[in-house]
Amino acid sequence: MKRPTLAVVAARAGVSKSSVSRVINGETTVAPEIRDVVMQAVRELGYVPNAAARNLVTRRTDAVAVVVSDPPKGVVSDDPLFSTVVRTVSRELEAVGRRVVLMLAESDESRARVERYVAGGHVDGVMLVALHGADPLPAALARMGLPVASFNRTAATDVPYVALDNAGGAELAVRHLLDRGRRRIATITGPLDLYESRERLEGYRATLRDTGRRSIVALGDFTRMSGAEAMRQLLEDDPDLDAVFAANDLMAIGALRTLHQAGRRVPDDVAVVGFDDIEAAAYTTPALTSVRSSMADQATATVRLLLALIKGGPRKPVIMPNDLVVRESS
Amino acid sequence: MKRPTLAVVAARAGVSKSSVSRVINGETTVAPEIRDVVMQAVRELGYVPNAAARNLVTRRTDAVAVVVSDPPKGVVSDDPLFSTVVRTVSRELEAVGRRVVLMLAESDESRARVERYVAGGHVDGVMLVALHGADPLPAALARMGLPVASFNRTAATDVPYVALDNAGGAELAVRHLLDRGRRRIATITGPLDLYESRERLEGYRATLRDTGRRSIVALGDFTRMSGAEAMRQLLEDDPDLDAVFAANDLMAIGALRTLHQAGRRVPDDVAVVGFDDIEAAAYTTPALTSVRSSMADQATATVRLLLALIKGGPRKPVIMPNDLVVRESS
DNA sequence: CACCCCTCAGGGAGCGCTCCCTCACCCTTC
DNA sequence: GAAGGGTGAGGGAGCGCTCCCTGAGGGGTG
Repeated sequence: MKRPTLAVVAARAGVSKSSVSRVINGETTVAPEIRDVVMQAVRELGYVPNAAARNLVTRRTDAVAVVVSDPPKGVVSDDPLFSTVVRTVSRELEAVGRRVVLMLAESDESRARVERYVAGGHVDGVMLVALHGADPLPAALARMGLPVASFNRTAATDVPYVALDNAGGAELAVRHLLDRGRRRIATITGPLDLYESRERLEGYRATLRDTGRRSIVALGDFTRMSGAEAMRQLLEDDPDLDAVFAANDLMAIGALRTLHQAGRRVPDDVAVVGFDDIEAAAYTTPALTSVRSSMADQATATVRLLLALIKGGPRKPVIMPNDLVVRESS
Repeated sequence: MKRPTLAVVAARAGVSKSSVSRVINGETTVAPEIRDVVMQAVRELGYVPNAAARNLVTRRTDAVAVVVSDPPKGVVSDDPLFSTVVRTVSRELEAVGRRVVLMLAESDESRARVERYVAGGHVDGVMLVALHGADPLPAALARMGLPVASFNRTAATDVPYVALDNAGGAELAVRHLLDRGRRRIATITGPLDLYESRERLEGYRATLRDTGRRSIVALGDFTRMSGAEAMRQLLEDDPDLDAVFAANDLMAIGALRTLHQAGRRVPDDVAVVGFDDIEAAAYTTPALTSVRSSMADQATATVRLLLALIKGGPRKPVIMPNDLVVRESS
């Protein structure tokens, strides 16, 4: 079952290859009757251009690599970030007619594979989701000269990114807890090699400092399990705490479980606020108050940034605002 | 910044293009010293083969399309299925050196795009996740003669698939509830155009029938919200029910919320069992009993099936077993 | 020693497409 | 009516690679 080529279509239509090519590529300098006869032949033969041949000569690929760089322990099998981001990005890119090549970079080996692939010129640009601060990949990709846009801020300062107002979001959360009359407000941080985590922590610290209160900090890594563990730690260290700000919802969910197991009532004994406002936040018991940051919007913004870069636009970061969604947990 | 070609490498190494090609492709009929000098040149020049040129002549693409066909309402932004499946599949395919082209089919337009793309011979095979029973895509793809493997059973009978023992899983859940002394056991179904849903419902019905009990059924669509809604319905229709089997965990989570809001204690008043054992199931309040079905294993099996098909293997379905994970909710 | 076979390197056609260049033709203008 | 310009079709080179074919050379055999 051999697919027809340009030449076959041309023969069928009784015109030259060049004309068929022009019609296929929507050039305007084609007489209507030629256009029609070519389209007719295309339809009859079910002709589809061979992309390999095309981009061999044009050097364009119309493809974008979406690279999710996440250490192996990030085996959060149902991490909502992955789902939301990949899905949104895919939708957005397909809408502008670009192919999405998904690549996971979970190890040195797969990172090398990504570099090789990108260096191979198989894509017009790279959208990067690098969830680990010490990740060498952003810098490596930036060095290749290909357009790269990152979903989050990375250590590679020359990679344009989209970011949230993390400190502002944390402040929103903490002020809300203070307004509710909470006095001993702890936090569970994300992995501190990530800007997101550091900024959220800094926002928390600064807000408490401004009101003359001390910080109570436990380290997490953005997973449910780490949230549960950190909450246990906090209860042990400071049994009198009356509120927790978790740097993401997944950890807040883990914290809720620990609090439940420890017999603390939420929000009566301990108020909980998360960050991200994922879908699941509305379905916890009690429903979770959270800083809304629309990962989908952030993902869309990143795609727009990348497309702009590919067109030769300026390499400047984008900052997204966020707000607070108050539910039962606080 | 032009990338070096085979010819350049050949010139540098002082050998023919053919020899370089042989080395690059790991053919064994090459003298070691030639191999070495070629590898040296490749390294020095940073040569990466041009995939377009290569697959123009070989007709292989080393790429696989992963098509997620999901109606627009499936905008479950953090659906764990998507995340788990896409991630696992990607990992598995990259391990065997294949590129993953991710495509969403959410509308007629995008479905047409997928068909056109696949027809264009850009991929060696298609892994399909078609979450809608009436989806015309599986049949359309099957018609193209390209290897297609589906993550779930579809209406297109000629598409090889991987499936769970859905009826068996449902029976496991219902028997467990009966063993716990529950007598009025309701179910929340998935969308009934899906085999999964129908089989789980049938397993539930058959088990109750065997023990002389009647079915209490509410319809859901696999989303949290539909689970919450269905649970409301059930409480209204049959206030005395003492157990619910939800056809997936997301709906079980929704049901938990409704039960909480309605003041029913779980499991004291109403026991709840879900299906899938997603990560979140362990973090609900109370933690959710669920039929474990490892979507990851199912995804892996589908990839294996697809790779086998590409190699010319037999087109036969694979059935996966499942078991029950008992937690606090039952 | 002659012959044959086998191994392995090089030459070159050709994959399907784009795009530059040429050229035919028609319309305009003097 | 001849010349010039503009429009649009066709010819063909060439993108970078693979793979078939040719042929050189070495070793084994009778």
